[in-house]
Amino acid sequence: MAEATLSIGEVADRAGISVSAIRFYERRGLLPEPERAGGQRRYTDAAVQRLGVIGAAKHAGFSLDEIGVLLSSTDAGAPAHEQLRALASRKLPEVDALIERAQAMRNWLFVASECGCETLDACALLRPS
Amino acid sequence: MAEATLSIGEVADRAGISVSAIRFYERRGLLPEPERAGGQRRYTDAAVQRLGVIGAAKHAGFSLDEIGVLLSSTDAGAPAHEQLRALASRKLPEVDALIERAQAMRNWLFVASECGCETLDACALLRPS
DNA sequence: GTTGGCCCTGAACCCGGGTTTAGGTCAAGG
DNA sequence: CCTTGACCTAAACCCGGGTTCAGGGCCAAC
Repeated sequence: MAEATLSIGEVADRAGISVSAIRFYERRGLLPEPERAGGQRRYTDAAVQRLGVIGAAKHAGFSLDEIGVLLSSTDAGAPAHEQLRALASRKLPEVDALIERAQAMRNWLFVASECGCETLDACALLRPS
Repeated sequence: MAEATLSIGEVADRAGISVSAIRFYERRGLLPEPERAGGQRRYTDAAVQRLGVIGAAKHAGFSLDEIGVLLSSTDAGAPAHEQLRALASRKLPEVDALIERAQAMRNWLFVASECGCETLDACALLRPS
């Protein structure tokens, strides 16, 4: 892989993220401290790559702390899938609950549009189920 | 309806919410200011009722501000369903997107448990899609 | 008559996930 | 030479949704 040395701004552009977020992730330990040239951070493509991984994991609903755990085990050379499986089994019920609630809400929004109730307090739809 | 006058603590217990949250909702305008007896808030069952409504709406994914809009239109005697429909059509796409991402994540979590990859960075599952 | 329990207030604090700001360094270009 | 733009740092700030704290009141029971 090319040793392309990118500035933080270039990395930000490629990863579609803000410069401040990159520095923030670095402080959080999600991103290894890069080399510096004259005080300025110099990245390789691996950093862009990892930002993609972080983005995907975030998108998948992991918190930054959880992502940190995963990545640090990766960095330590530990097999990722062990951590991943542990995290997955912890997260699955949460996600299921989230989906259930979201779908309930979706239904509710549909029905609600049809509900001719005059006041919310009187609306049967909002009765605490 | 019974004029049961409840203390804030009793309301909190019945609504399954904390006392501080009730005062917080009141400051936010979600809960009308109740009468007072010797400086202390006195509620009727309607307050418990409304806290249930708020809880349901929160549960359904509305922010406190959105709930405030709905309730204030209710309080103003305006028909609730107009506001509701407007809010619903604004929220529906959001909810759909949420569900879609959540389901993607759910799949991902399943597959991830099976993925034998050694490092996260190398895990094909985490390639930014 | 003081102890205990619940209530009151405003203000400060917490978390997550960043962004913004103030003040400083450096290289390139007109 | 001096301005412009990208970078650096630490620290402050933002939002949402509350919780906690400090300091005080009021009433009933012992």
